[in-house]
Amino acid sequence: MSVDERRRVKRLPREVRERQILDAAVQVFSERGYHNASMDEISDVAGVSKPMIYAYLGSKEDLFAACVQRESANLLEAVAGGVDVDLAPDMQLWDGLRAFFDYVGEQRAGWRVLHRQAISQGGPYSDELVAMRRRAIGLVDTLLVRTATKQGLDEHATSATEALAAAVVGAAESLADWWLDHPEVPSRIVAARLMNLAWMGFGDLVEGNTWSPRG
Amino acid sequence: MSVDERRRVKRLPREVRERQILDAAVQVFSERGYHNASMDEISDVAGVSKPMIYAYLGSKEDLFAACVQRESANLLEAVAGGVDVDLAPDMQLWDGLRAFFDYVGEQRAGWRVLHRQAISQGGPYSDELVAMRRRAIGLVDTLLVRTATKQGLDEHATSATEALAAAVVGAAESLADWWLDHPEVPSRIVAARLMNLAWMGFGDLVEGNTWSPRG
Amino acid sequence: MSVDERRRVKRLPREVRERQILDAAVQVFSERGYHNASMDEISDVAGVSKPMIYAYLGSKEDLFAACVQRESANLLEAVAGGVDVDLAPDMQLWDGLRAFFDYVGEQRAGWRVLHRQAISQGGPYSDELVAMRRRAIGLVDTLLVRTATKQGLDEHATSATEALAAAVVGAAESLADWWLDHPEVPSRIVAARLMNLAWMGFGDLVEGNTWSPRG
Amino acid sequence: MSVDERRRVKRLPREVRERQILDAAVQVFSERGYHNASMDEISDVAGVSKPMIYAYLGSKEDLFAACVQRESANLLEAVAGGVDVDLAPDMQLWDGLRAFFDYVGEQRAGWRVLHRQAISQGGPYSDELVAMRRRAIGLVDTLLVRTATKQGLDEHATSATEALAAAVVGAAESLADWWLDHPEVPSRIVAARLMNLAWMGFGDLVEGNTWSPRG
DNA sequence: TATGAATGAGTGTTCATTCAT
DNA sequence: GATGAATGAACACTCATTCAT
Repeated sequence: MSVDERRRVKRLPREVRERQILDAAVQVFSERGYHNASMDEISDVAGVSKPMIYAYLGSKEDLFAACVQRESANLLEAVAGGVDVDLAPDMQLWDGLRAFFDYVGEQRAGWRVLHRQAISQGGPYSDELVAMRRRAIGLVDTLLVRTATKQGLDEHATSATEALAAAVVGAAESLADWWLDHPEVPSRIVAARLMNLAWMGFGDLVEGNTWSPRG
Repeated sequence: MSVDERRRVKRLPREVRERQILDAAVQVFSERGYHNASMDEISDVAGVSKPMIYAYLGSKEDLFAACVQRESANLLEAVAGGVDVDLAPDMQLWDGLRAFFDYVGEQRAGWRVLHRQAISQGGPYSDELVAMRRRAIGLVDTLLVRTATKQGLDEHATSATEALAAAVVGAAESLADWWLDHPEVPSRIVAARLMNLAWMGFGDLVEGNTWSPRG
Repeated sequence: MSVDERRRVKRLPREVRERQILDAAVQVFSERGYHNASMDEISDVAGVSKPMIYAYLGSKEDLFAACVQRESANLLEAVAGGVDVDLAPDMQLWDGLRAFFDYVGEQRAGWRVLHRQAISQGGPYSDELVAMRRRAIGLVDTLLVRTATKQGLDEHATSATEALAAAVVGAAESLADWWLDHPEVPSRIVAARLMNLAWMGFGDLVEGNTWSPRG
Repeated sequence: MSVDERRRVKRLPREVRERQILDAAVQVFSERGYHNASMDEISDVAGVSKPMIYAYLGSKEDLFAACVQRESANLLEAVAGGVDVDLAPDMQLWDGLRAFFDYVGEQRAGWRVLHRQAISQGGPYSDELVAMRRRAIGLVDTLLVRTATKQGLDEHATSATEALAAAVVGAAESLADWWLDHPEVPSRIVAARLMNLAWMGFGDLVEGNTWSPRG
């Protein structure tokens, strides 16, 4: 039975078709961007007619939201699965970063959808993503706070953790983007570089070795 | 005032018209995003008919590129104007960061165009932005390299500077975004937080105080 | 109850299925109009899958025609059943009108399908309706002609009977519509009003008491 | 300058284009019905591109509403212009009917849009039409009431005038439809038939010559 | 018998872009 | 220099209809 025949004949269960469609959508959204992606192209790539997309996943907006949701869930799962919460905070951050960069390296299309497309869309699509980003920042923040607290809380440092967490997350995203153009660098090296910057910088902060304009 | 007079008054020099148009375009692009911005709305906001836009600034893509170009030039100018190249590298970075955050705080629309819209557009529009981002990363890289070199070049550190510079730029962007939601924090505090993270972390790196999984 | 049993229960005889489908179709057509009614909604309301509708009643057009046919047959039956052909023409008209308004009062959905939807469809769907309307006009015409003939045929009057019959039928339809907005008026009063207008006016005509511009 | 050239070259003022578009829309709506009429066909018939329709008249719904509005205004104007309010009620009704049938005879497309299409559309399109129909019924009602009052008010008769007015209007509409299939009958004859039915029947009513089941 | 799965064909609508004036 | 008038081309979305099971 040829591929053609299979396509023409098989009535696949809904679940399978939905996956096909989402795969195609992630690919096309990542390549063309949300607005330049056409439902026609997505349906072509998915090997499915347009009405199926609307029947199963709803409007273009719904479809995009479903992509973001799936990919962000995958990313979170990958990161969470790579972290052992019983370890020390620095090891958790390290494992998390490694898992993050591994995911980005393997799922470039998914990452692009999350990072580049979802951010730039106003409106409700990006809620999912904004939420995920907040969760990521929150996680990093927790690690930083726990560390700062253990080491004798310095007021300046802890009040700043959320901002620093945002900075670290942004740094990670930016590094991931940079890495897309430098694929020859191994994932663990990229992770290590960020880890050094973030953790050592934060460590100095905790220990009171701060930089100041007049220092 | 006769119709003729009014007409004569309306015949503004090209330069002025272009500024009107670019102002309107930056505003609309920043509010609606590239694709949801319509040439109609831009011409309305600019108080100029559509054919004028095409005559002066070319296609929508050209117009967007011109916006990015102008805004990125402004940003670079602001940053460059705030930095004294005769000072030490850390002071340069500090002044640059302060100038950057000041600019973002004052030119939110312009920043949105640069950060959110330009990134997400594939294709030729974003060349301007990519170039500017590269220049920013390059500047930071230069500072880092100069510092590392002075202090006795450590191979690991220097090979990493570009990546770190990317990370710092990303961190700055992310912090700027975070700051949009926390406007009560003064610009200089935001800059200081990033400065601490980046400079102290980098300093440790240069001095060989690196973090490692087993360390 | 096993799946098998449930399946057996669901296998209703064709006749029942057809009634279910027609009931649903009349309801949906009457609520949404022909074009805004979707086969999906009809199948939902009927509790039957779409392929069944096609198997039993054919295309949407066929289905609509079947609705019109059933409802017009019901209407005719109701009217015919209310009329005793051995009575005098005026009594026949009276009984017919009463039966007509009773039917409209009880079968609003069916009446809407007949009156509002079927009329506005060009093409073949409305053949059923046009035929029924012709039959209605024909019946009234017969009564008028019989009366006119008995009383000594007046040329003017008889040549006009068909037009008058059309007018009476239209008046009845319009009154029925008006009645939908005045449900407090009893059916027999509505019928009586029309009867007066039609019969007395016709009677005058037969007797030569005609209105004329200069009279 | 050929028609082709004129079409390609002339930039007609908005007013003219709007009339062209409305003319085409009335024609197409009347031929195909609201739903089967496509904006493509309307734009073809109008000799104008689709975007112009949207720019000048708005959505399909808006366009249809504009048609109904224009045609109903024309019809009212024609009828009002044919009636002299200083004449006796019967003369007014007579003149109004004549004007109505004249209009229908001359503007078949417009009449179809009003009568067949607008009625069958639910929703807001038909508001215009429903309002016009109400006005027509109101006008007839006024004539009947004035007559009944002058002749010594009979309670039964006056309470019924609104229903009778509805009946007369419906009869007129139905007769107009019937006439579409019998164009050989002159307009004034059709009007006279209805006038006889309505006025004589009503006159009997006023004078107490009513029909009753046992009479 | 009965249906979930699947689609071809068409619709309304928008938008960047360009003439003619 | 400046604009109202005009459109080609494309896109999201829907629906009647039919297979394969």
